[in-house]
Amino acid sequence: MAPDGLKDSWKSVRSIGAWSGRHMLKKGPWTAAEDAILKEYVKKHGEGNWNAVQRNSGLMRCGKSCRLRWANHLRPNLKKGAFSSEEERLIVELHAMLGNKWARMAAQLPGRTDNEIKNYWNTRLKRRQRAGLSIYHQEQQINSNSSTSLQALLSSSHPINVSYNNTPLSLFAMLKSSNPQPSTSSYLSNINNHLKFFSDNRDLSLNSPFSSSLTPLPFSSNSLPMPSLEYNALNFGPNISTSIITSTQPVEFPSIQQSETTPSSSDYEVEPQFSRGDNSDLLGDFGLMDKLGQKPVSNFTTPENNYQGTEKKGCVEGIMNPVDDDLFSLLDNFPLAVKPCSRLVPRKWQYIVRCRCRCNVGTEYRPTESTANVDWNINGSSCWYTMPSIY
DNA sequence: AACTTCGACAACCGCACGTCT
DNA sequence: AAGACGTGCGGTTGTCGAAGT
Repeated sequence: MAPDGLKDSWKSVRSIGAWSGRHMLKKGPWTAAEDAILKEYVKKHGEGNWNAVQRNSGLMRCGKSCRLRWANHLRPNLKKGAFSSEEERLIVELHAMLGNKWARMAAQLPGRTDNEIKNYWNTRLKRRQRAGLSIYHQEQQINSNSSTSLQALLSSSHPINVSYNNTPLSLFAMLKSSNPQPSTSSYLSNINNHLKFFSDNRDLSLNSPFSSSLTPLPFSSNSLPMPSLEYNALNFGPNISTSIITSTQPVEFPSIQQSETTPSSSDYEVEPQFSRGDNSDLLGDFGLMDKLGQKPVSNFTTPENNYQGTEKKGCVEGIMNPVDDDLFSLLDNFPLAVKPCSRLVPRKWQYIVRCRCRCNVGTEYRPTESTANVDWNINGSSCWYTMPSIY
């Protein structure tokens, strides 16, 4: 135990900061005077070229330290203070989709820095792990006000930026719940006209995302994050539950643009590990998406007819109707999650999606009681987990 | 009162990547 | 082509006050 005098002297050393490096660059907490110098420097010379700060301003800080200080504390329009509940909710959802991509998450939270979000998440993670709570589930049910935001969406005459809390599927659910007409073309047209996803600066609306021949993914092409199913179940809320399944191993996607040929059964190795229930109520069942994400591959038969206890290659075809096609188109904009007990190895195609959706809004697709028990056990089940990103 | 734990925040470090020379 | 340099990102550690024991 150090005597008080010694402790105080160490404290004063800390307050001054440590020094390191050949040129005795200062480390540790920034002082107000240093901040003022850095602000003045950026005012004069603009951002960037951080290593020049020390040369030109006499500030004894390395470029990295200057950049960090500016980005996290000094730059204008920074939001300070605790995260709002809306921001917290968004962080949870973004993390479910992106993983530890703090900078990309920060891009969706104006005025917030990656460091802030990272700190928040790590603290939250620790707290919840200690409490034995799920990482992603929130205390309150989300999307409870979907209809309201949808109305705002549709009544707007200009494109609206929507964040990841409006996934294609949740939007679909919103659209259906507010306008339960059988035809989905109007929904899609509405989405195209009013919706603008923003991620990686991709404006999907420009490319008519749900009808173009190549649907852009809302992620950079070289890194496709995989969200957890926990997220899916949570985000889609009570109206639509879905599972999206792909390989248990990271899969190399040859190219999003590749393969316009018709697939054959040899293009896939599929080992179904689930039993198919009564699908009479299913808005969409499950199947393989084609390479372009336009439609499910339908030249396979049902597992009842096809598998017969063998590992016969093939794919399940569900009930396909116009809604399914639209739904799958929507799903094409949604990244994949993983069910480890299934083995699906796409060879040629962009990705494989199995999907089961149950829509209990409107009149046309109301589920029947007999199908209420059909459940793939996706709601927070421990058999689901998040896979690392695909590169 | 002393100590520990916790949480929020700040800062550092190593690495990767792109650009420039 | 290769190395230097600048920058950004994510992991990790440090700091400090509040709360708990």
